[in-house]
Formats: sequence, structure tokens, C-alpha cells
Amino acid sequence: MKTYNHTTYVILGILTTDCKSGYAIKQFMDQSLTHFWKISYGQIYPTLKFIVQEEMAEVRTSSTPGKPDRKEYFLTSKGMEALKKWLEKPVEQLPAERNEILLKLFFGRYQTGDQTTTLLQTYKQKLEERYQIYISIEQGIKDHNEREEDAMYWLLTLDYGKRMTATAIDWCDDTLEKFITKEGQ
Amino acid sequence: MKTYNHTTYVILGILTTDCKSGYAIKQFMDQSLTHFWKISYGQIYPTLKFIVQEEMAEVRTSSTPGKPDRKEYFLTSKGMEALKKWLEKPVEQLPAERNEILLKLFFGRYQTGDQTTTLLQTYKQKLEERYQIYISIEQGIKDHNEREEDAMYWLLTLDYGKRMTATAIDWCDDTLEKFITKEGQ
DNA sequence: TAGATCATGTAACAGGTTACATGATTAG
DNA sequence: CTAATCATGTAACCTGTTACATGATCTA
Repeated sequence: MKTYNHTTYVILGILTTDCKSGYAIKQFMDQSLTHFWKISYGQIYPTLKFIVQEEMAEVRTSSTPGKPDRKEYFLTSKGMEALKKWLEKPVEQLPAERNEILLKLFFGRYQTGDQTTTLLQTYKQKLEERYQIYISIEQGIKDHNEREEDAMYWLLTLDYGKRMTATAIDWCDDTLEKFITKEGQ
Repeated sequence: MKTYNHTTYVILGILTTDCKSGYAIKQFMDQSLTHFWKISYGQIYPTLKFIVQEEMAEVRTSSTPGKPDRKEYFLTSKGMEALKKWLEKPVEQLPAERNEILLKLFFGRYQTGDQTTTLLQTYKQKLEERYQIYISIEQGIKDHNEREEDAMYWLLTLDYGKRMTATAIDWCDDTLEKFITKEGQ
């Protein structure tokens, strides 16, 4: 069994849902996967072509009155097999998140306390916005996908996102407090 | 003031410490920055060359008896200015961490409960190892850098790493529990 | 008729890793 | 003599984004 890159598997996975065209895949990404995976059209279309070449999906052109034609991709059994084989394989390494705020804080010695504080406040605000987005997504899943077998899994990943974001917000608060205390001395 | 890529600023930042050669930069990365930033020699050496071209550092070859010659890079005032300007600039977007375990869990419907459980257990173990590494790094900073002005900032980034890892471990536990309960029914 | 949305696609570029080449020195 | 560590560097490759080109359909 050949191994493919992550992009291939993500698309294979999305093709198990109702999203079957390149455009729909992008939308799905931006709505549901956005907190832990993103790709651009520049990756999606070439990868779809590749997936067909490898016979992991078949294309059909579908017409909806009032909309431009679109190409719909359907997983073959070979595609489904490849997806399942990949799902089984243990995750060999933890995500290596590059974190710009930590990088700036690491060299914080070359900043004033005010600058660091501003940096952290801006960051915290963005985290809070993200947290709200997670809540909307959660509500969306609960409202529209109650019966769907996928819903439970989607909510588990959201739970992760919410917890991690909440922890990051707490860290911002506690770190900010240290700087404010320091300034006041 | 020109803007450069992250790699350039990381190296500029490390050059403010005692690490002045390509080799030393790599070591520093692997020891201290590894939990939120990593780069390879393939990036370090070309970037050092670039930094000198831009007159943000100067090279001197230094010889230590018993060791091969090495090139040491010293920040110029232009380099220090560029670093400080970058530190000031707010972080425009939150890190978009790609998380393979979440991706697999998202499509967990196509796995057995056992497979998902195994995946999560393996993941949790890696998180625990990471947590231990953070504790060693923390100890290392406390032991050797007590006087250093950098130490405080380094410990703040570690605090972030520890908290996030702990939260991820908790999430693994709670998620595992859901699957075990389910199996037992 | 202009702008929004739906829809597909590619070329140029940026960023990064891996694998390799090279070679000095030291410890066992 | 061999392995480990110190040290510098590059070429090939992979992955991914951005910006652009193209064009249909619908709404205001």
C-alpha cells in the first residue's frame, strides 16, 4: 500500500462527507477543519486530479440549474481502503507548532514592559475571538448534524480546540499580571 | 525598514545570546526553542549569509585549540534595530497548528473504537514525554541562567508549553474515558 | 451592468527538509 | 583505527500560498 501526503488523506476524508467538489471541499475546510487544518485551491485541485489518477476516486460532472457545472468526486473502494489504512497508523510525532508570540516573548528582554504587555493583550483578544468562533461552530454542528454519525467526532475535536484556547487565554492573563505587578513596583 | 521572514528574525534573536555560529544556533534551537520553533541547517547557513549581505551581522573566524575553526557572527546596530522593530510589531495571526491526531479523530467514524483508543493512548504517552522534557529544560534554565536577564522570558514560554501540554493530556484522558464507557455498554 | 457568488484551474514563488559532501579533532 | 562530536555548506525535492486567468449565473 503506497503512502501519500497529508493533503491527499484530508481530501479523501472530506470526500466521505457530502462535499464532493473542489469548491465544496474548500468551504468545508474553512468552516469545520479550519482550527486544525487548512489548504488552498492551489493544493486542492492538483490533488483531486492526482487522486483520480491513482483510481482512488471517480469524477462525474453534475449540473444544477442556476449554477455553473461542477465536478463531483466519488471515492472508490481503493480510496476508502487507503483512508482507513492511514487512520489506523499511529501518529508518529506531536505537532510542532510554530508560535510567533512565544518567539517574541522569548526575546522579550529587548522590549519594554509596555510593548510586551501590548503584544500579549492583542494576542489574548484574538484568542477570545477564536473561542467565540469555536462556540458558533459547536452550535452549528449540534443544530444541523444531530443525527449524523460524524457529529460526535467533530465535537471531540472542537472540545480540544476550546480547551487549548482557554488555557492559552489563562496563560495570557497570568503573564500579563506578572508584567503589571512589575511595572507597579 | 525592510521586512524579513521569520527565519531571519529567529537567527537575529539567537545571535543576541552566546550562540554565534551556525552550529551553535542549531544546538540552541534543539535545546531551548524546540517546543515552538525549529529550523534545519539548510535554512541556517544560507540565512546567515543573507544576514551578513544585509549588513545585520559581521563574521569573524575563531579558532579554539582542539576544535575545528568556526565562523562567529556578531550583530551590528542595524541588525539589533531590525530585531527590535520586529519585536514591536503585533502578531497578526494566531498559529494555525496542523494537528494530525485531530484530523484522524475527525474521521474517526471509519475506525473501530479500539483503533481510536490506541491512537489516543499513543498520543497521550508522547505528550507525557514532552511534559517531562519541559521540566528538564526548566530545571536547566533555573540552574544555569539564574542571573541572566533572559531567564525570566524563557521560563514564561516554558510555562506556556507546560500548560498546553497538560491540557492536551487531560483532553486525551477525558476522550479515552468516553470511548471506554461506550465499549463497556 | 456591476458586483457577489459559484466554480475550476495554473504559474511563480516562498519556505523548509533531507540527504549528501567535506573535513578537522578527540577519545577509546 | 574507528566512532563521536564539531563544523560548514549545498542540491534536490516537497509542500504550500498567492496571485492571476477564466467564465457562468444571479441579484440589485
